[in-house]
Amino acid sequence: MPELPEAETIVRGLRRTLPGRRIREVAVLHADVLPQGPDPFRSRTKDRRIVDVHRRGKNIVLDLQRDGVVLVNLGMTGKLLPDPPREGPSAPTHPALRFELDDGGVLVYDDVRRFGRVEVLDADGWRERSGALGPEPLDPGFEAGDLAEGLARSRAPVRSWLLDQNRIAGVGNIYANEALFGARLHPRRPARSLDAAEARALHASLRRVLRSAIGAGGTTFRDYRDATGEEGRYSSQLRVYDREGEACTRCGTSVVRIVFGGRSAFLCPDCQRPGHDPHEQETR
DNA sequence: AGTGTATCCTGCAGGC
DNA sequence: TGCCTGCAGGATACAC
Repeated sequence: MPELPEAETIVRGLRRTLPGRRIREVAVLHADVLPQGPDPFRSRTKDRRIVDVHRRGKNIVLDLQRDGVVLVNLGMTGKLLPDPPREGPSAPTHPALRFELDDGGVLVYDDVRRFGRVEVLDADGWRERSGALGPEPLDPGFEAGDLAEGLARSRAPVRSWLLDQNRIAGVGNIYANEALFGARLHPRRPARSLDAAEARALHASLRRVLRSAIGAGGTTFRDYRDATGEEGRYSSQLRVYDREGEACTRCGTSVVRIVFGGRSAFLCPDCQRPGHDPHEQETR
């Protein structure tokens, strides 16, 4: 899916057009993206005004007037398209929801695979949901020590730890791999085996990667587009993700792909040594 | 607590 | 050209 930088890029686009507009009606084309079911979702969003748009982790949050939010998790292939063209490359291909707005415009939720989810929550429900998520990695209050503390509580591989939204919010497979490369850490290192210096390096690397990806408008890997249909320009800056067999940009060694936790991890076997933990396998 | 596996669904690339 | 397999930015449920 869109990870944090893609969600942030989309939010910035939506914030220019959505606030102030009112949802007149919702056309449900694919109910599988609505865990609450079409009727409750329609009735709870009907005639509500969108007052702001923000982000929490990978989620896009549409604030509704007088409390409550529409929470959008884009899954792998979800897109939020405000006033999309009817034809052409940025026209919706797999619309699942059409929010008809009071000014005659429309907000389309489009999702090829329909792994995404759209929900409406009241203020308490949203507080609870948001509270279950881990800290925002780019929050100024999120310091290296906080990361170290979190890592210390888990034996899980550090890449798995980074992907867990309840431990840290917004990191997906691309940026987890990129951040670990930047910090020269093997993805399979047990989270709690990182010492203070390594946790500091990961903290800095993660924030650097996320910030520059936001600056580049995100990463287009297959089909991500921002709210205006633009591709992300971070793709060309990826150092390891999806670069199996290509030369490490730092040392020239071939980038390797390993699989654990059901997902591919990419690393430079020379720059990212497994480390000294005696319990760790020598997996490359 | 952590891991492997399956599941939701569609599209695309690569091998033959 | 076509068929088949594997893989994909995610999240969750299950058994071990």
